[in-house]
Amino acid sequence: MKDAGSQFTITRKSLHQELVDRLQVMIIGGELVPGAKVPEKTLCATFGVSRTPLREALKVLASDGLVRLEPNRGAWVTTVTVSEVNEVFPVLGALEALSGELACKSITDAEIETVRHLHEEMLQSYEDRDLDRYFAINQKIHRAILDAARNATLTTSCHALSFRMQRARYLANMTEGRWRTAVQEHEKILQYLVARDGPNLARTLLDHMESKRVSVVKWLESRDSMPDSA
Amino acid sequence: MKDAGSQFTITRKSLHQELVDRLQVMIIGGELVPGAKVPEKTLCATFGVSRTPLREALKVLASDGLVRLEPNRGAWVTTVTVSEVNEVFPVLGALEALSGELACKSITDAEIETVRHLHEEMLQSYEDRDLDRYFAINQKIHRAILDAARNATLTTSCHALSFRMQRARYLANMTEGRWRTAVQEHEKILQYLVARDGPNLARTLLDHMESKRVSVVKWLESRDSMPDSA
DNA sequence: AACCATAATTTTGAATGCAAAATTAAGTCA
DNA sequence: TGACTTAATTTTGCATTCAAAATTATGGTT
Repeated sequence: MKDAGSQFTITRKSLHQELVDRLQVMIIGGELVPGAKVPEKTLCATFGVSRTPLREALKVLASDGLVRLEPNRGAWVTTVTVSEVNEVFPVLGALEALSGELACKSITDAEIETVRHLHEEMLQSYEDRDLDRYFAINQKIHRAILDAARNATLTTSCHALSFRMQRARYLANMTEGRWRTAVQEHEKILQYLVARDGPNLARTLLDHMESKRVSVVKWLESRDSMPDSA
Repeated sequence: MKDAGSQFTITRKSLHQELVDRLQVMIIGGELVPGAKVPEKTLCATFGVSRTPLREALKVLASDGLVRLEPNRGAWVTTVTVSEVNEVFPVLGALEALSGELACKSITDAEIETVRHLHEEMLQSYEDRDLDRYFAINQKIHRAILDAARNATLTTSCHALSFRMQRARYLANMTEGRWRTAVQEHEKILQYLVARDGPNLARTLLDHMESKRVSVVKWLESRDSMPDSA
């Protein structure tokens, strides 16, 4: 993760940081499959770099929990397990709740307008049943609230944990009912944000995360008991 | 260059992880002074390792915010600034509050006994005005509550942020009044833990962190306006 | 002496090299 | 055939090397 306060310094990104970013995208995007080995040599070839910076990047990713390093055996993309979901979501919930609380204290009218606009877009993609777009906008909304919290540490922590939960594409799977509930929750989120009602926004974000946890766990468990399908 | 100071040479698991741990200790312990450059070559010599694993460790420490990497210029131990304290403590507060909440759900009687014992020890070191011991035990108490929360992700996140706040030894500075207040807060913490009163424990831990933030900020600001003293 | 340009030295970033560990392949014998 | 060795190959962990950047030292000019 990038350090706080670096938005001012003009930093030509170092190779290893560039690789951290690219690998993160590959892992989240499913290009590197959870559970699969991270082939050092192949990646070096595709990126056109030597092993040194690539290995530096892997160490950082490991410390963020995106890959697991086994001594003398290499790196593996970590899988999303039920117990991990049960661990991470509550933490993420607490952090998002805080972000809501803080955002209400600092958010500008213009920023609220931006969120409102994103919200409208999100509703549209819900109408269109465009899941990919829905998720992308959803992310932007949470990101906008985080930004409004004016706390780079909080942003960094949230992102690290979010990344871990986004590894598997199939986490995106949603039932119609769950989707509708999520949209309703987002309606409340916008409402409380507009009202700058910190405590209620915090509680709603917490509940939102909890229902997401339940839904993801349910999905994972149904997946586990039915292991064979593309 | 192999096996330079035998007692410093490292033979355990992956070298870079060992180096991360040792460097963390050195930074927290004040052996590596905040603001100072991290001299790659010197450290390689003291640890008896080559630059490769050391540099891997620095990348990880940078991603945890303990050092700052400037491209082509090397690594510096990050300094604790007022704005960073104002960022990190609220996040830490939210996480500790969560840890209290969760701990109340899972903690065993035996674990509570351990905390009670630590609490007694802490009171004793307060009586003795033994600040170092007080801080060490204080840490153990928070650690014990974290452990009782049964959430490794939470533990990791808390530790990373705690480390950042422990960089500077002088953060330990406490007025008599602040110290007494802290002890009183800890009295309540134990009380609520024994009662397994999650919400109140959470609130108390949050308040505890907030008053710590205020005290640290006060200290840093008095330090800033009076820059010259050992 | 203060200023600035330029050369020497040090330090960093990253590729390469090499020994040890792990994985795979091949061969042996029941 | 299949289990068990053992040799060949690949992969990993770390040290070393080398070019580029940054820092420090040197020398000339005013």
